[in-house]
Amino acid sequence: MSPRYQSLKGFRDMLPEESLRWQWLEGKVRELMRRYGYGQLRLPLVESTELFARGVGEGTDVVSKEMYSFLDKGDPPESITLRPELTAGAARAWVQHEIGKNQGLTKWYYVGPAFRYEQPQSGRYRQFTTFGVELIGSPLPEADAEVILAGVDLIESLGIRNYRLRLNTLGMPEERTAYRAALLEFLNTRRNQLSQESLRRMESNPLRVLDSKKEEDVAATADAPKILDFLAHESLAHFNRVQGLLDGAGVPYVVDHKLVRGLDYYTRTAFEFQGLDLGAQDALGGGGRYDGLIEQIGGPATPAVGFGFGMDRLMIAAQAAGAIPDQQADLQVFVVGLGDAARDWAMQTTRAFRQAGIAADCDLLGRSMKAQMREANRRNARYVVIAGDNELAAGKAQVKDMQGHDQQEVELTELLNVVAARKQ
RNA sequence: GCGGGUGUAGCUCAGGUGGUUAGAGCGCCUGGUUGUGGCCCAGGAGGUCGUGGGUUCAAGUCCCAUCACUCGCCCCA
Repeated sequence: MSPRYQSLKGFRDMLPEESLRWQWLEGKVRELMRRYGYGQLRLPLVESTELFARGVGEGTDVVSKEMYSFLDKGDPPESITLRPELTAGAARAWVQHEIGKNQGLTKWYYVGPAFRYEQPQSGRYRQFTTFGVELIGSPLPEADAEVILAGVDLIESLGIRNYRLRLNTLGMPEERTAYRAALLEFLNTRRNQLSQESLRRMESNPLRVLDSKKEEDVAATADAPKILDFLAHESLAHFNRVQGLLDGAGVPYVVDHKLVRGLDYYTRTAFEFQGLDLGAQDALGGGGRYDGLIEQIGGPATPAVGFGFGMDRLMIAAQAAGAIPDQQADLQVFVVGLGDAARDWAMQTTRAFRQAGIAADCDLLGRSMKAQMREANRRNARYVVIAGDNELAAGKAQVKDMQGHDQQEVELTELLNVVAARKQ
C-alpha cells in the first residue's frame, strides 16, 4: 500500500490508456500548427539560470521561488535550471541561431514539459506540459490577432465550449510605469481595505493587486484607475485594432482591465483563456506581446507575440466536454497454437502477421487454450487463428471471427491473405 | 510557504458508541467444456487496515506525530 518508491510530489506517470488520450491531444495541436504554418521547435529541458532570471524577471514568483535550479559538476560549477516556461528558451534559440537575419517573420511552436516547484493541486503539477507558439518579428496587431485566433481554434477543435477569452493591454514600459505610479497612489488611499498579501504585493508588483481573488481586494480596487487612460495614441490604436480584428473574426471576448500576467516580459496585448469547468487553476492558456524580451536577453530589438497553453488543463477541459474519443489499441489477430510444434508455428505466424502490418499477438505465458481465448477476447481481437499439430501437418488452420461465431478452415499458405482481405 | 479534507484487497468502497478468523462489488486466476472467448455457475489467490509511537486486558476503530494523496490560498499553464 505504501511502496518503497513513489513518484515525487507533483510528478505523475502516464499509463498506456492515458497516453492514448495524450496522443489524440498532441495530434490536434500538430494539425492546428500545420494549418497555421508554424514549425516545431524542440528545446533543451535545461537552460542557464541566468536566462530565466533575465528573461522572465527577477521579481516574478516563478523566478524568485519556483525554479528547480542546481549547480552542475563544472569547474567552476554553473547554475542551471529546469525550464519553468519555454518562451525564454525559444527567444534564446532565436538569438543564438540568428534567425532574424534569414527571415522577416518567425513562426514557431513547441510542446513539452516545464517544471515549477509549487504546491500541487487540481490542474497544477510540478511537471506540466505546455504548448506554445512564438510569432517573432512583427509589431503589428495582426500578429496579436493571429496568435489569439490560433488559440481560439485550438480550444474549439478540442470540443471545449465553456471558456472565456479575456483581453487587456499592459502598455509599453513607459506607459506602465506611469500607470503603476498612479495605481500605487490609489492603493495607498485604500491601504486599510486591502488584504495582507496585497499590501505585500504593492511593494513587489502593484499591478497584481488587481488580480487578487480576495473579496476585500476586489471591492477595494473596483474603481481603481485604468491603464487605458495612460496609453499613448499608438498603444491605444494597437489595442483597438486587435479588438477590431477579433470582432471581424466573430470571436467573443471580454476586455478585462484587471487581467495582469505574472511574467515581466509582456508589453501591450495580454490575454487569457479561462476554462469555466476547471477548478481554481482555471487558465487554459494565456499570452501576449513581449516586444522587449529578445533585446533583454542580448538580441536585436525585435517585437514578438505568443501564448502558452497548459496541456494538462486542456486535457481536463476536453474530457469534461466529452470530446475525447474512446480509443482502444485493438488487436486484429490472436494466434493460438496447441502442442509443442504448434507453439513454434504460432510465434512465427504472429511475426508474419506483424510484418504484414497486422496487429497480432500470441500467448507468452504457456496458458491453456481457454485462457488464451479469454485473452483474445479481452484484447478485443477481431480474429483468432487456431491450429494444433495435426492440422499443421495437414497444412491448415482455423480462422475464427470473434464478432460472430463462424469459423473456417484455411490453408496455411492463404492465412495472411484471408485475414488481410477480411480485416476491413 | 499557509489552511481544509482523505488514507481499509489491483480498482471503487462498507466496516454506529474499541471486543475473538477484516468484508462487498468490479478486476484477476482455476474449473464447469481431455481444442474454442463473451453470459452463467462453482472455487481460489490477494490486505503489516499509509507509517511510527501512545492509551487499553483488547485499536481498522481513541490520542499524538509523521508521510502521501487531494482541495483551496498564493501563483500560474
